[in-house]
Amino acid sequence: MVDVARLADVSVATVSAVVNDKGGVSDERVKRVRDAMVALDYHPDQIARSLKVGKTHVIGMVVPDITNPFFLEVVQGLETEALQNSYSLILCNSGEDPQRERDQLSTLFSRRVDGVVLGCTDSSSAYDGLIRRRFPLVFIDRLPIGFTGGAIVSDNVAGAHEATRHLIELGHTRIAIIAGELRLSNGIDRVEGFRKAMQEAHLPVREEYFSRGDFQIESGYRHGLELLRLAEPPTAILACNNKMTLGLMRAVGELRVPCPEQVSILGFDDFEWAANFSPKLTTVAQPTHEIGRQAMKMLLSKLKPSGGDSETPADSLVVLRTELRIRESTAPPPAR
Amino acid sequence: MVDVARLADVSVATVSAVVNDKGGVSDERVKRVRDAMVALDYHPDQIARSLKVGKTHVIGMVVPDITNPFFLEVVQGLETEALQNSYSLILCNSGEDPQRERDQLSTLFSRRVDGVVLGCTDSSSAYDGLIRRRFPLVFIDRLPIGFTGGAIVSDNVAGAHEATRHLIELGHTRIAIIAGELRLSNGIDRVEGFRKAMQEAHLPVREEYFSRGDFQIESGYRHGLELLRLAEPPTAILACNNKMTLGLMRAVGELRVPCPEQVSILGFDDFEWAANFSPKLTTVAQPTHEIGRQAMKMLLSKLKPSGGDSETPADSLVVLRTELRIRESTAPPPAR
DNA sequence: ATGAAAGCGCTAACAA
DNA sequence: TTGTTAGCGCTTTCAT
Repeated sequence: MVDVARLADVSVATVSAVVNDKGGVSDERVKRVRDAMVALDYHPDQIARSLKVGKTHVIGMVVPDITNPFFLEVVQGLETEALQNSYSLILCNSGEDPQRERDQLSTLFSRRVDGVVLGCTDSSSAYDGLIRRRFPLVFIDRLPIGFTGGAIVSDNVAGAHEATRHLIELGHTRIAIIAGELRLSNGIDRVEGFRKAMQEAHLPVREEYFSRGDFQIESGYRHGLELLRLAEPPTAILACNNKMTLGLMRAVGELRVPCPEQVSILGFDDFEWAANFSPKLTTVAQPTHEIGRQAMKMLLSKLKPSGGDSETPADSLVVLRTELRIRESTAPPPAR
Repeated sequence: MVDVARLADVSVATVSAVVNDKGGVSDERVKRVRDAMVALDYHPDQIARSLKVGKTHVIGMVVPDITNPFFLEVVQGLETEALQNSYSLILCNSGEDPQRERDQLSTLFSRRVDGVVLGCTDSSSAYDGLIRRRFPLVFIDRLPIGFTGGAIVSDNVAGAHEATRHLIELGHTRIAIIAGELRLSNGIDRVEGFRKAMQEAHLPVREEYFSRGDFQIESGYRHGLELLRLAEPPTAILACNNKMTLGLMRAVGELRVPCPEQVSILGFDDFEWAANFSPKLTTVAQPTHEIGRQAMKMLLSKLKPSGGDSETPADSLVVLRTELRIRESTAPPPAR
């Protein structure tokens, strides 16, 4: 920078002003500085700038499972929005491991990220401290139980409810669910929506039709096999996320159970390839990109309290609508 | 830091030594410092550290298409390796847009990343400058034509060759290819492998069987429709990447062409769901995680020339083997 | 074994 | 409009 200043025969303050479009610099000097900058191939050092201004213009995102297309799409939405506001993204994957999540958060803080978007893995209250200290943090997809603070989630209760109703309206009565992790809000809410719909239709939730998975492919597969091998198997199965749906479909395929003739499959989470399966999957689509975009917006509103137009309220729970996409994997139950 | 020093009643230099495990500090003082650190919930400021030492311990990765599971898996491999060496990752998506790629690279440099892993979008020679200036840069998956420098790629020629041979051995003679972008090495090489195998078998590459896609789903779909609607359609189709394979499968499904009975499909790139399609897809699997891991290793070897044991040579072209995974989408051609 | 002090490249008062 | 200068929080000689 001093080199640029010297070459342009101005002070470093002037160079700084030019670099940051501060104005108040005569056109002629602006030109001289600009020329010197290209002549020296000068790139302003964001690190030094960050140290001085206390802001890095970097936000951290920690996702529980980068393998999951759902989070990928969220990341995309986030990235788009971040880019537009010239924020960079440090991406971390906790792999559903609370300890790793803590580590990642810690390095993120050390790197002085301006804010964090978090798909939490834990329902611990370790976050409370951060929130109380008003560290810009927004949760996505899942909430620790009893959580208050900024978050963007899908309406999991309504989504599961609508999905179950669809099955019921098709005439199913023997409906099974492969639930997910029940320590986080999303798993809980989806089960709740399911139960609600069943209850409203005066349908029992049989114990053997309720399986508790862990959101991974393998558990969808294993529980799928179990359910389909029951003496009286369900005629419809709701899988509570994309990966478990995948595992379930594998089970269906291996057992050669005709779908949807023999069993209807409905999966939570839509993904790009759901429409390419045969049969094409009926799914509950979450507005993934929108989740990412809104999360970034909420974060931005926390970062610059200047924005008086609270387009995205800074500390609210935003619940986004899901959409039932009816395709080919759901149909009326087989006639007996 | 001064607070910690004060509380522990030592100098900041001592605190620094403790934080960085420098040794040469009496046990008693180490303990005092450690206690003070937790008492004050002190997190060392990496930004300030970076400014001082001139290294950020951050590496940048710019991928051409974050939507593509291939790059995702590469990112995973990279992330794993990076984490183990306590590097963080700034992830950028160029969206196959050379201009955006340049912008992303520029901000990455401003952020003083220690190195960059790049899936380039352009075959421009803009990279030469960087390379000459010995900026730590490693390419993955694709190379600008005529490129020299560090890179990790798959053996695309051999992969496509093996795939095509598989089709030929099955008895196919009317084999079509949906090629990808031909300005980058990967697209070119896959076509070359295909041509080579055809030539060796004295099979013609008919013009109407050679379609030029762009690596996106849509183009796989469109070209798929075209090929399948030909008066004399091919009995086997090789799609040159995962997304085009997906589009192709959609075309196959819509046209209700029995696969593999009527047409065999072979896709470049394996992905987690390839085995869940029906029919299960025969694919050429690239060692995605390995690409990421090796890329990071190569970068590391450039970052610390200390490592005399050149486990990963710093500036070589590493070509990784692909693996043909034969599943259900390829079979002998229909009897006439 | 420990501490004092000089910067890393930048920004933002403040002065001129 | 322009320049001088004091730090931002850390590391690292160099004394002690």
